[in-house]
Amino acid sequence: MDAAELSDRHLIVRRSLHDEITSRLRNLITDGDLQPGEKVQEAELCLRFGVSRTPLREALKALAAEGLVVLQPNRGATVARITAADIDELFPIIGALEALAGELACARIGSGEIAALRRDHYRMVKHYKRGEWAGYIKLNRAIHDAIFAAAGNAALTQLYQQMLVRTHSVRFVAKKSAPRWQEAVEDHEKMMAALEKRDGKALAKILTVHLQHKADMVREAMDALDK
Amino acid sequence: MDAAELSDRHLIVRRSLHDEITSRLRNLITDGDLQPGEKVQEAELCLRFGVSRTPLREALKALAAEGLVVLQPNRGATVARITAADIDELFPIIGALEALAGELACARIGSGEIAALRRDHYRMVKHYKRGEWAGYIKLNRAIHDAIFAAAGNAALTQLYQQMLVRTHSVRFVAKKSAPRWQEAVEDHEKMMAALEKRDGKALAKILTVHLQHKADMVREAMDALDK
DNA sequence: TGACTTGATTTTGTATTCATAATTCATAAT
DNA sequence: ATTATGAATTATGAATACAAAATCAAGTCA
Repeated sequence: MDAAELSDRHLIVRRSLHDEITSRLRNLITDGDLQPGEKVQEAELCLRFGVSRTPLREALKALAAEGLVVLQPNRGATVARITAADIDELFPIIGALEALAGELACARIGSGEIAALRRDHYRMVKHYKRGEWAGYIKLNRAIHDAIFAAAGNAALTQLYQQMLVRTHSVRFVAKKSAPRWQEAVEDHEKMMAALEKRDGKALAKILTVHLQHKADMVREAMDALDK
Repeated sequence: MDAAELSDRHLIVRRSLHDEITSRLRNLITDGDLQPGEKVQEAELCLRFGVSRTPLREALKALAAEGLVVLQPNRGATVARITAADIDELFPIIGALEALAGELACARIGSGEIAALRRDHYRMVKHYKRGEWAGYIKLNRAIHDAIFAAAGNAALTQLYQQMLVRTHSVRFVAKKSAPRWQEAVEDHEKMMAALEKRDGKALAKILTVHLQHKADMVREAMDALDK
């Protein structure tokens, strides 16, 4: 038994089964193994996870509370679908959360953290210039996460993550529409500038607009898929 | 069978037990029948509700996802406590949600709704002047709810309600500290003015500050209780 | 052919059971 | 008297069992 295992045993860790299942189910959904609108087959998943229906159904109740699945009485659970109306509702909320995070971050972030963010930003821009979408996305996500971390508000971060998960299915349908991608990179450049000036109001404003742009991008992509 | 009952049967309504229990448990908590930190006794509540442990435990999982109860592995559920740190985290979030709601409301609200709000506002001020706390609170709540309703963003409203529920135990500990109460009424007067001008930016700003004031008020009250 | 029954099968919701972990309480040791 | 120790009790977590609802499919009738 190594140190980690030992400390694990003595600290928290003994997650209950339903908690474990909740995470794994959530991952199945965000990874796209379970598609939006798809029925959640209890029996099949019980087999897959090697557990009984009890903890699985408890997990479904928790995910329903998070808005990731919808429960229909006597008709089981399905993976939540994101509609155009949901985009209109959720992205402004995410924007408001990011704006708050940005403002808090400006007040608390250290210069070392800003420098690290600037380095990530440059690396992200490099990926953009090379047209490397995956690498770009990864750093993009890291930058937004870092702003939330710098904000030092755990509840805010948790809420943000929850909203991201709820919108996972549409956040990257957009792929790389050239003008929208450029717009996003420009937004990020402005974000860095505001952060380096520690101008919380400015950063908040930019993040709000940035999320409006993201919503526009997603709407365009959804329209393109529909037709 | 009357019309309402009939349409009920054919529309949504047949709530599953766990859903019903979730609501009732939530009410027990917000009504203070179950105090923060108190253990949630499964057996006792099963008896009380006349159901088995299964739906009750499902309800607990959902309420845990909402942050209303905390589950400790093998040690059951307790009603979540709100700490001073939680105030610092949650109230700014509520402020951001209210700010967004205010901005959206300014863009969408009709003049009739504004007039109704103004009437509620006057009635609220009347309660304030008479020192009638209960009546004041009720209208205060109605006004904030009306702003969210006018915003026309169901997800935003739901998130707001969830945050209100999470902070229920401290939102009115403050009772009526005279200067804070006056401050709140002044905030509301400014809110009405901004709304009547449909000045979304201004209303957002006022609501953010209003929630900061509320947080201050709660912190003062908590400090007073601690000593 | 096509819509509607009706019965079999599956799925869901809830209760019950069982194993295990935590708590309590009585007893013993310091 | 106070703190350990351990058996008895209770509570919790998970699996299973059972009842009710929904789905599916074959057959009936227009």
